[in-house]
Amino acid sequence: MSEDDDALMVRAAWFYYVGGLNQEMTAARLGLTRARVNKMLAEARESGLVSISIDHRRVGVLPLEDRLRTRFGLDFCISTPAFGFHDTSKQDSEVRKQIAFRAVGVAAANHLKTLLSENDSLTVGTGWGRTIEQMTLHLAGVRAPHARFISIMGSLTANNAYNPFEVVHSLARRTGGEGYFLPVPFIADSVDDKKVLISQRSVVKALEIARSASVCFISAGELTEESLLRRQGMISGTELESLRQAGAVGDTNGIFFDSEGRQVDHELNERTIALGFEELKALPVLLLIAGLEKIQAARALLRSGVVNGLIIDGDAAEALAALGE
Amino acid sequence: MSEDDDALMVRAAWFYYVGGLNQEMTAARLGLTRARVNKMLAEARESGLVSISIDHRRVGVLPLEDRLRTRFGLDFCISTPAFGFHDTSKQDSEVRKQIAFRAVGVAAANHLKTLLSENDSLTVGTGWGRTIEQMTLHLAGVRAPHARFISIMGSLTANNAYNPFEVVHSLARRTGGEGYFLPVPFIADSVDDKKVLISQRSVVKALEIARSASVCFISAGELTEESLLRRQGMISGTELESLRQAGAVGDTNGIFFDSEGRQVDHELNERTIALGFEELKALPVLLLIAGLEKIQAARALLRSGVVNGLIIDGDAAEALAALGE
DNA sequence: TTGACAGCGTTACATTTGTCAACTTAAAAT
DNA sequence: ATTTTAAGTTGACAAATGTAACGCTGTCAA
Repeated sequence: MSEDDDALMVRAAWFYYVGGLNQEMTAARLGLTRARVNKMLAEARESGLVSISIDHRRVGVLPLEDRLRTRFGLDFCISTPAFGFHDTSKQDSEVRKQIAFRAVGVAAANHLKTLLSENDSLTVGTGWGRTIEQMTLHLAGVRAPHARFISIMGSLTANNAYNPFEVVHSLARRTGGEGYFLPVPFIADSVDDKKVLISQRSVVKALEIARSASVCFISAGELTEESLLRRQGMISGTELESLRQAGAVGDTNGIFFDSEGRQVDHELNERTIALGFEELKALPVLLLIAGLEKIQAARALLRSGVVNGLIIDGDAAEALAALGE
Repeated sequence: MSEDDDALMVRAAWFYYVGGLNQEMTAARLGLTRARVNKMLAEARESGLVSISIDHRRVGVLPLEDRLRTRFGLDFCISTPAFGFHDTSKQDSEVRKQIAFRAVGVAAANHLKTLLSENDSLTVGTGWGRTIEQMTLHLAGVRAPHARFISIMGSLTANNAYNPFEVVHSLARRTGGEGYFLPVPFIADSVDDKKVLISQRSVVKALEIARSASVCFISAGELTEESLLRRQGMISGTELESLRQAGAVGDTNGIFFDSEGRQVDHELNERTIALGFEELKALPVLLLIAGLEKIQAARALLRSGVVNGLIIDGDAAEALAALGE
């Protein structure tokens, strides 16, 4: 059924997007109702089956990008156009974030596409999160059979689309490459448990691959009740508070750092299963930042010296530039 | 102006397609009217600045494709979904053709994209026409700095978008590769003139590149008053008639052939400046067919032995399969 | 100078699309 | 066998989109 359904979606997408038929015509040709076609098309876009791409080569480097690049000593900085959301009320905030995720996801996907087509074989490390998820959705039309995608951290318990497992799986499927991930929880229950977990043979092997990544895509989390980490129940309210006490301002892959980008001294950092800062420093790391909530964490992380490239949404870029040194 | 305009178009496209703002919002953000944004977006799609792509990998090989492939001894055959235009009245015929051109163009662009990303450097020969034009429009998001694009035929006098010059130029621009073309008319005024033209050094050099192409994309023309060749005034009504007398049923790149796919014995074939059948036979040749009008010519050309791969629209594929052996 | 002309804004209107609630069917679960 | 669920259909409606008519303004060439 699912396969059948997929084929139908492809046909509908062809009729509508390539053929330029309207939804009514499309429905008639496929023997469906317009409402169904409408939903299928929406799903097709959402799932990344059809993807729109913009020939962005035509716009030069924005001055803002260059400013951020030099200020943080990066190899490159890519900013999406600013959407200019100042006016917005509280209720739109989810929508705004969603837009930022998508925009940065598209930009990141484009960048990854370039990397994949320029290098025959590539080992790509990835983090997790909604921005990363969007990146996987908008990566379309690249064949990279020799590419390897490896999660640089453990997995969530809930099986969300932004779970490392899903991320790696989706990337591998879309490119025809191979996907690897760490088959262990993201945050172990105790330091001793972590030792057991990371000593598993398959985990050791996966971590080895991760450490040899040609490039890593990571994102940052803010440290509030609204953060994804908190909402997913990966950390408790008490833990969050104690992290704050320890000076933490954000996390990447479950590693918590202070405003200077140093890993904080906290028990949680001992339980996280992911590549640490020292390991990341040895790799080319690209940081994806979407949303104003993230700029504190972004600045800290950029100061840490682990980041080599930044992909950020226009609004956050402006805010970050405006943040004092 | 044009550059400014382009940048505006890109920004509008970002807001609308990536950001998901509606046209009114987009207009407000850019300080324009909605009507203008609407037109800009339409232009952006038409010019190929934004392009939608469908992850076609999810549909398997259609039985029809396989039938055509084996029947004509091809390496591969790609068919777009059939749009199923039977019912249509005469006035829609231009619309129908346009849809077919686009569909085949998209499929061809996808194929070319794959080729470019799999081979680091590639020399791509191209013909001319509306299908080829569409192929260039839908080729987006590939960087292939080492690719070379070469027209395998002379140019038109009128500077249309489907002129070999434009085709090659567009391909080169979109991929960052290099474009070459034959700076001579497509059909010389006399056999003697042709001799002079093709002896020009730059022409000799370009033909040399063409003969070394890694792959050639060609299309076919039917031999009626409605054919592009005739409409562009490249051949006169009298010439068309005499070609018919000589047994010709179609052309590719201005070379006329009979229903068995043999070059007809006609003065025009002596005046055409393009790679001939013998030269094409030495190269991997992909034939693009869009529209029912072309199936006679397609069958003939497929019989000639010059074609290695076929990309065809679904309706024409059905009709071609139904045509007797 | 002036008149043709292209580009754009404004407004109005037709078409298309997105969405919802109520109803039907078919399969899955109990 | 009956209840739940999931998925689709239908009809209706609001929102978004595509188009066209008209007038203003600046440019360019006669």
